[in-house]
Amino acid sequence: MLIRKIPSLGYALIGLLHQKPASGYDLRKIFSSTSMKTYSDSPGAIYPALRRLEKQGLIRGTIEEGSGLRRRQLFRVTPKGLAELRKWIERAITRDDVVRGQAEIMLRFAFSEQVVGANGSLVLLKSLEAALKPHVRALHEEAQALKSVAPLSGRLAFEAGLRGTECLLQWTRFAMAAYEKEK
Amino acid sequence: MLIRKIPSLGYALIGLLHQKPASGYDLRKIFSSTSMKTYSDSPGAIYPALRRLEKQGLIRGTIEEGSGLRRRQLFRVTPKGLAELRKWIERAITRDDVVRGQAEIMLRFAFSEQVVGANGSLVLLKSLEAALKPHVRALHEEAQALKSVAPLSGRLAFEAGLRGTECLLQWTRFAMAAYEKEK
DNA sequence: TATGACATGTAATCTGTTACATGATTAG
DNA sequence: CTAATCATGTAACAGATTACATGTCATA
Repeated sequence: MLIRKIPSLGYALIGLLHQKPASGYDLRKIFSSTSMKTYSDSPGAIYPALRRLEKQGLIRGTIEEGSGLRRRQLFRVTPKGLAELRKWIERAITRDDVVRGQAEIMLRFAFSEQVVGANGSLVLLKSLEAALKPHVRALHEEAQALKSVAPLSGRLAFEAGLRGTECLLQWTRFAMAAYEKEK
Repeated sequence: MLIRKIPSLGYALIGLLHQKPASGYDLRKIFSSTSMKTYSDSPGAIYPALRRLEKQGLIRGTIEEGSGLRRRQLFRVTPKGLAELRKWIERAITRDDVVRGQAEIMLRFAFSEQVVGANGSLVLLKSLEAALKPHVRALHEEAQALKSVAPLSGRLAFEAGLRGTECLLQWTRFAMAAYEKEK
């Protein structure tokens, strides 16, 4: 089975399953009860996604015969799935990644320690910092150009994005320091 | 024509067309050249979206007969479209809106001044602040629960989200101050 | 006259949303 | 016994992505 581009939800599922094998229902609950509400907790999204990942050989589901006889399928990440997860996490962060949104970057980082180790997490942070610095500069320039044209609310909205990005850049330093201290 | 839920891209298009009538091509360029790269600049997304909005009576396209004879369709917002835009902007901001992502909130705010006036922008900011405050508190509590369970990278990723949200909350004060000063 | 930017579109495919459907098990 | 929760799904539909297709106009 060829591996086509896996959507963010797919990586979220693989990453969670790597932490701990789980059923579709478990995963739904994680999405709906924790701060991962950004991902859909609807069965129409999760079950088809799990089957797709299984068809690609990235996860494997086994029916649990346990206490009750209620059918329940536990999914586990396969070696191939783990390799795919690692590849996704280890990719250098580009400006495109930053523009597309922080959510996916943070998902990658959240899983990184368990998949590629503390060192890998640090590499990812440095990659993010490197991508962020020129991006912040570019945003500042764009803000200048906006100054005379846009209405106040437009400029302020832009400012919000800029502050958020600067905040993220500061966080990378904070996070790197946290890792350095660990050592 | 019944108005079903309009996706974020639809509102982005209506809002831009309200600022200035434009062709599909113009809109594509705005998406690809400014900081609105989060929206797709692909023709396969924009042209069908424009036709959908036209079918719903929210915008109206007229073929420009100008200097050259190169066919070019200029779209304008209809009164119905403007009413819809206003309704979207004026909705009170809920915690769900905040969880779903800042992008749409900022899009609403960016257009607000021209659509509902400076006072409307202020109302929107207050609504955002009100939604943000309990959300930040809830995030802090969730962070406590995470403390003993998650690996460092997981906790740090959560911290990034928390900081971003606090940063946004600070921005609302900044933006409100900017509006108060205008008066 | 050929290249590149202008300008608009279509078709196949994939993913997600919404809403519904099914049946097992547990708590009151 | 019945309501809630556990657990898994399907079907119809909407929307986005990717890649391709088409033709116009300016300019070198």
